[in-house]
Amino acid sequence: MRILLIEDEPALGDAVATHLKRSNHAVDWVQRLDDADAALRAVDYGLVLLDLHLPDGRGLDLLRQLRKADDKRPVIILTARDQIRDRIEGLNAGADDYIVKPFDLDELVARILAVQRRSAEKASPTFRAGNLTIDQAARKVWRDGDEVQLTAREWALLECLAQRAGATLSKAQLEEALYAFGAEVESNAVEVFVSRLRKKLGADAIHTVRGLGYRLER
Amino acid sequence: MRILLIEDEPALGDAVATHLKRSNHAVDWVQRLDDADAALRAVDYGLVLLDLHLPDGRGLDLLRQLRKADDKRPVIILTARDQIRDRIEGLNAGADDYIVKPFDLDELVARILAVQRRSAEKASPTFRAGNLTIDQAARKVWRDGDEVQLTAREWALLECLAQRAGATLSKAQLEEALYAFGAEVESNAVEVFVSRLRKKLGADAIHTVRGLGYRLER
DNA sequence: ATCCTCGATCAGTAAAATGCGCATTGGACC
DNA sequence: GGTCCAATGCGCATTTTACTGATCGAGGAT
Repeated sequence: MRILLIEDEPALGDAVATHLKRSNHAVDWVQRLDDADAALRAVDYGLVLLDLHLPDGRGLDLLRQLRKADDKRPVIILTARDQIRDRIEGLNAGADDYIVKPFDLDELVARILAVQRRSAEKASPTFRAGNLTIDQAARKVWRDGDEVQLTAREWALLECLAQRAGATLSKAQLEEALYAFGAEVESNAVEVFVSRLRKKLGADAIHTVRGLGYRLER
Repeated sequence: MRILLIEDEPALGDAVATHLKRSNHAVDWVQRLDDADAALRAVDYGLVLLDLHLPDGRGLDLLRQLRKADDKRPVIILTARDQIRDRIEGLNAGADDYIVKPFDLDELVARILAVQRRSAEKASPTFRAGNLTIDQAARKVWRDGDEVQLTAREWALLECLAQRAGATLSKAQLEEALYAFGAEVESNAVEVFVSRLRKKLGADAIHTVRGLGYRLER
């Protein structure tokens, strides 16, 4: 998991980056907020370590901005002992944890692991449709609470229907979603997979709209 | 989770106790330090709310005493706005958080939840999946109680699967996690390491979902 | 108009044929 | 020794084919 470290003090930043790398984490270290901004846009970090006092702006604003954009990636705040207000503002702004400088590097690693574990748990926005529960991130489906094993195509079809639950999708649309660009299929593939899904998920899971396509009721 | 409230002001104590009870917490309210002492001995509290100015002694001493006895239960300090010294001393003495009077009761509840979450995290850093026991912090794995030695890549792969145990992860996702930025691998590296992990951890440790990826059962 | 019949089209299912995705191995490279 | 790559063979998901069943509209009889 790749980590973004935002810290302007060279000594501390270097120490943290080195130690984390030694603990087998991939770390990018930036010293300014606008660099952080650019890095976040370019790379898919799994976690952010954020010092709140930076030369070109308030770290807190970066955090608020992230959360406002519905970005739920874990953020751990690095704060000095006397900046107690920051800590609390940080937590209120959506930080996942904080650690007080000067801190033990092993403790930081422990916190990182803890936060990652926690965020891995919460980050599964499952949604329900009839007697089905669908977890897109985990690629899982439950029927009446029992997990159902799907094959790749079956899942792709269900995912497509679920993403636009309530809407009727034409067979052409579904075909497009199933077969990555160009790979035309000249058969009733969609119907075949609808059939198999119905067998696994229940006959009334997918509603056919004759002449138009299929629909997953919300 | 049962909470001990140590607060001598009747109006505040009553308000806090009532509000917490309404938020489905079990609360015991004491007004004196020796009562608190007795209560702590008698009941297994999960969290302590501590006013530092009490008629029969300093709350700080109670806190220090707890920490000295290696008691790591979370403590939140209740303090007046002008008593800044107290807050800092409190944190140094091992408090987990503090809140300034007069405070919003809902904020107190939020703090309590945050602190509880954090302390629950510290407690059990190891987790189980089937016949495997995985300690992320120590980077160790046991199979049926016997420790298994893993290489760096093997561990990285297992860690990734473990962090999202139960979810199906695509090979692309696993590759991304294994190879920090840029170091693209154009081979069946993931498959190879899955194979080696299976050899070490048992054939059924990692489940393949054909066409989708791999999954570590919870 | 209403009802029924019939044919045509579209949808559902089963089962066989195909070919891709995966596991595994041995050897090269660092 | 750890990691990465290439080649092999196998098994299962996919795809196709072909058949059965469902639905609808047209048109004739009442």
